[in-house]
Amino acid sequence: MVEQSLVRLQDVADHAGVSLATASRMLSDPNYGGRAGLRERVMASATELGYRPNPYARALATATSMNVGLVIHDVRDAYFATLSGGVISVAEHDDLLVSIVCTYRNPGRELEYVRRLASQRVRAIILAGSSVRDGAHNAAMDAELGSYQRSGGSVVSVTRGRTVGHVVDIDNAGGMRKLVHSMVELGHTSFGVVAGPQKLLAVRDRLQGIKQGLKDHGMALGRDDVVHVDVSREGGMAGAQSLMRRADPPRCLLTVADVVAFGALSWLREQDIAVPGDVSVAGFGGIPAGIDAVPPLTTVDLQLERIGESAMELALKPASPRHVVEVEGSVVMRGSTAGPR
Amino acid sequence: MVEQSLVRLQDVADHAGVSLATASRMLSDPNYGGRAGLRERVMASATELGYRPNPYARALATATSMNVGLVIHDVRDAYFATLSGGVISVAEHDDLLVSIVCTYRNPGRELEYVRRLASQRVRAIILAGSSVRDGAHNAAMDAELGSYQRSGGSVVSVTRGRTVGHVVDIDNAGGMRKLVHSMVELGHTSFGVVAGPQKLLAVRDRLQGIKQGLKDHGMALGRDDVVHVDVSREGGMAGAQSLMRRADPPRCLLTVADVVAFGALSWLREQDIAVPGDVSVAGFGGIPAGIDAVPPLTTVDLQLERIGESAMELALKPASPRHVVEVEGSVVMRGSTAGPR
DNA sequence: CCCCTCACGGTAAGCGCTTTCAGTTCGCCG
DNA sequence: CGGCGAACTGAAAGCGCTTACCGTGAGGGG
Repeated sequence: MVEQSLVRLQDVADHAGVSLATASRMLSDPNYGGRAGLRERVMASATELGYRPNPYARALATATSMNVGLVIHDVRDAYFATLSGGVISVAEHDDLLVSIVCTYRNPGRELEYVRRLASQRVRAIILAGSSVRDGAHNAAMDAELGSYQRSGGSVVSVTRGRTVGHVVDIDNAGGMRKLVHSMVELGHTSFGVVAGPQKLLAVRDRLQGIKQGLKDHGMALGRDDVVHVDVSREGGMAGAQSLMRRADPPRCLLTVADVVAFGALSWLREQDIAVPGDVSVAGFGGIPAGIDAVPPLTTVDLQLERIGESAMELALKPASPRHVVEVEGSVVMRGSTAGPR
Repeated sequence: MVEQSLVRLQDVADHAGVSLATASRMLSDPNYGGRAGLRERVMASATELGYRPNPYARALATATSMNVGLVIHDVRDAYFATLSGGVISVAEHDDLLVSIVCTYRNPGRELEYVRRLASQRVRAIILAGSSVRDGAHNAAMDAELGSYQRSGGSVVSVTRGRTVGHVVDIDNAGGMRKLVHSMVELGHTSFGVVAGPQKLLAVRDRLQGIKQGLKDHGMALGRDDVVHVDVSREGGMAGAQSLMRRADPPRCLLTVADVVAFGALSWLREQDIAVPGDVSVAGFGGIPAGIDAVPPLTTVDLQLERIGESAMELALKPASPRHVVEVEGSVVMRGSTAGPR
């Protein structure tokens, strides 16, 4: 990028007849006094010349930037898009720019991106993708985040189990547990679970919540009642198929994410299996599109956008003390679930 | 951000026993020769010390940054999320970071953001939200973009009518025209159009395409056959309602965007109006979720992700000559449309 | 065998801004 | 009316990196 004769602060200073130092102070320190009218004069010059401070020079001089990095699995996924919306909306309020990177659930890539964002000296890094159960990877990640934080960066994770930075802790287990209670209340006794990759912590927690919920009612999942698929529409289709093709298919399908539920609904529709007539289906997350599914999707609403906002708010706080924001999901009963029979 | 004793290039140079300049060259200019083994030694030192170049210093020195700005209406909207996915995927390939800002269709905000991105000295600005028909605003925007480009920035607009920068020109009119042809082929003769804000150029073009398509078959839209609503689910509901509540409701509803079609479908479902039995509904854009609608949404597929990729690719090209990538939509017939009766 | 050429590597000058430090200028008290 | 501070302003030193611009040593041609 050929930086072509842009107005520099020096030009403003010259134009206003003050020194570079004074111009700088007038422009960026509102508490600075200054001779009567001087501030106005400098401001006027700046406006007249169309001065725009060079953020890189400023970042270099102050060792502070106005960028924050947001690491998600995939923008195209409504779950993350919605969350990102929240992050962006509070960031913009503070004139911060949000750089989004997508890992597509590849831990190596995630680490690589955190490194890159750290080298970029962004002011904060928000990890919104759930972490994985991989000791080595987590250790590396924590080390990276730790050194980033020590160098002044702010870290926020929307996942539990991180040893560094603030945390937005989604009660995945609790949400699922409540959902199961609701399903049991409807009269369900046979469940099938379309879960995601076992390595994902969030998946594990949600699964755990389901088990706990069932246990609360003296029930339990059989060995074949859980299938692990990709967290995607395709995964949902495959999962539904494998569960429903059994000799004794479940009457209630619990999925680990709304998008997976969409896939399940799609497959069921294809097969002319009635929802919720033949089988109930529930999702998790509460993406806006759930209401448009047919039938509308019962889910655990996490208030994704609010989560994004919280994360960004935490990112603005000093690293110490560490904050943990607990987020509970609330069961939203819609048309995709009903009592069996 | 307290920049705390991070390793600087100078440290690497010292450690490797070379000068700052040499270290810099070895690290960032692969074509530079260098005594045998010297490069390796510098690299090794860098690795050992955990050196990370400071991007702000680099940006300051080279007047180039590794950030690009993406201006969209709303990340939460699948249309833009999908497009963003494309932009991000090619950007990452070049180690570029994408900062996303949302205008929520507010032109003033759009201008404000472009200004901000320009001041941030991002390497490129991609305007993905359609532009508006507002002379003053467009003049201001073009001026801003022009000066940004003159100062070395790259500009790409995913909309026609911009006088500066590269363009990804979506053939909105043509796409709609083809869609109308398909509908006519199905036997439709009475249409209702749920359009967006008249000020949006894309809306206008799509509307134009509809008119042209009808004209091709000797038909035309009546005064009341078009309603203008927000480009949103709610807008779609309101639009469908106002069109279908007429004495002689249309048998085919054309909407200006998929999300609007979703709203329409939702309202129709609520009213127990059968789709496509009583009325056909079509969208525009081709967001992935269309396939999950019930019935699946007939639409004009724009290949949103590909558009994002193209935009980012153009952003990498020199400003001159100006490139224009033409994008045609293709009609995808799905369950939401059928012949009348 | 010497000089010229050239590839290397070092020195130093910025990139545009912030901020310390020191020099001024007033205002005000004694 | 002189002197002491407070309040400003300006000069200058970086922030970390790139990149002319040179001096230097080695290699090759005359």
